[in-house]
Amino acid sequence: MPPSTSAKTRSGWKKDPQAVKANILQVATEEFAMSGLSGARINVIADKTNTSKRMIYYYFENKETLYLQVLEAAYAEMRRSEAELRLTGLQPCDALRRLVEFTFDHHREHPDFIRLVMIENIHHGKYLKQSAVIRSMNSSAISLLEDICNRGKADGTFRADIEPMALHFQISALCFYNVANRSSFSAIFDKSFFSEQGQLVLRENIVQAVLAGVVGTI
Amino acid sequence: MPPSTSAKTRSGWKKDPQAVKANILQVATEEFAMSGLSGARINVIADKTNTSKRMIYYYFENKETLYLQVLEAAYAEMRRSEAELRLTGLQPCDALRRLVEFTFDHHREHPDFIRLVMIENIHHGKYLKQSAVIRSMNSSAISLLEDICNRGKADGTFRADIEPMALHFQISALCFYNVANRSSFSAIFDKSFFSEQGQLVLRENIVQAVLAGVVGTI
DNA sequence: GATCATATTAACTATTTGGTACATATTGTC
DNA sequence: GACAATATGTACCAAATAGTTAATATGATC
Repeated sequence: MPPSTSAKTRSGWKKDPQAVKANILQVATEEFAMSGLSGARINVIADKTNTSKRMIYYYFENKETLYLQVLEAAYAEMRRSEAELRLTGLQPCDALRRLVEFTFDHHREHPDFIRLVMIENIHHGKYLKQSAVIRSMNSSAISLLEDICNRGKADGTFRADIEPMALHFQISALCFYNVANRSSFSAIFDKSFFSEQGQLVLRENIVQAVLAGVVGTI
Repeated sequence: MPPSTSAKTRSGWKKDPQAVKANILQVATEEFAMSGLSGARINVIADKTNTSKRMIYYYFENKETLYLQVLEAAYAEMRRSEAELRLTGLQPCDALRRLVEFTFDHHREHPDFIRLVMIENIHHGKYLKQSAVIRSMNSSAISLLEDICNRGKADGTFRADIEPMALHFQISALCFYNVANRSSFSAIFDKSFFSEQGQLVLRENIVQAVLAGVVGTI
């Protein structure tokens, strides 16, 4: 009989493997988000963990596997947040507003996730495509939007030709860009968007832009 | 008297230094856009040029300097395109539509530029900030938008509270995201946006979204 | 054609970096 | 306590990589 691998607490162990793995993943997330796949250094990651380089290779086959698992963990975490949204009780416009505000805030609060997505795009989505885990997490944002759109069209507040996917594109683009392109935008154009006050205004601007698009009578 | 460094044709030279430099820059642009600063390999760049690695270091001090000059050349090229836009003869709405369409098309046609900007943002704009050349090129897109907004407000077609910079943010975000996040978006959500037909529809959607925002009566 | 600055080649190096070999410790199970 | 499986620390290596050294070719200028 193989040793029980049940998730029962392995109390008594000098170090909990789960914790060691989690610690490595967390440090690696920061490093990969900071420097990219080729820019991140395994030695640097090792130094910042509570363990050694040896353990990174013990739990994660190699640098690419570690990166992939970092990516998967980041997507999983994001999905967890999304799942907490409860919009069904709200009127379509209010629900849409709340979804936009949530997306805006969430992206802002998770720059590491945004950076990992940027890095993945630099790699043409090579690892994203590779990951069955991530592909299986078809973002729930879409189903939320589908529900909002259906209700909005049904009660006449939304135009009949609104497509949930196009709406998602617009919301995602505006909220993503706010985090992803902050450095270049503030270097070339205007830093004022990114002050606390500026972000509040920008957030409301984005909400208004999205709402104006769905209720428009054109 | 120092030797004439005038730009007169140096015909007769075995190889035109200008051409060698330009060749290196072009190859380096592709490589850096493809793999990022740390991902790009000087040896690979050298192999793809008509010259040798030694010449890269002869004309460009080191990898970072080469990257910086690639970045500067890319921005210069983009500005050149922008400068060709002639919008003053158009009505505000038409001018805005054309600016959005131009931005959408330009970004689509210059994925290498988009990727360099992404990479720069991964580096927190370190090299952008460093470059006096780029900082001095305050994108003309802003002055174009200022003019359009002024005229739109004057003739009453635009809302009075429209800010050119916020408008630029919106346009840039939507058009940038279309190129930058193509891989991740199509991997997770929908590939149909990126077919030829899908891009036409998306472009018009973006135009409509922007226009709806400026004429809105909210 | 002597001289000098520019342009170019090929081979070399110091260092970094991902990855590993080997020895050892810890713990559950019998 | 013996044994096996899991977990960990130390020292090491081969390959890759940015950058260099030293020698040489080329053309402009006088």
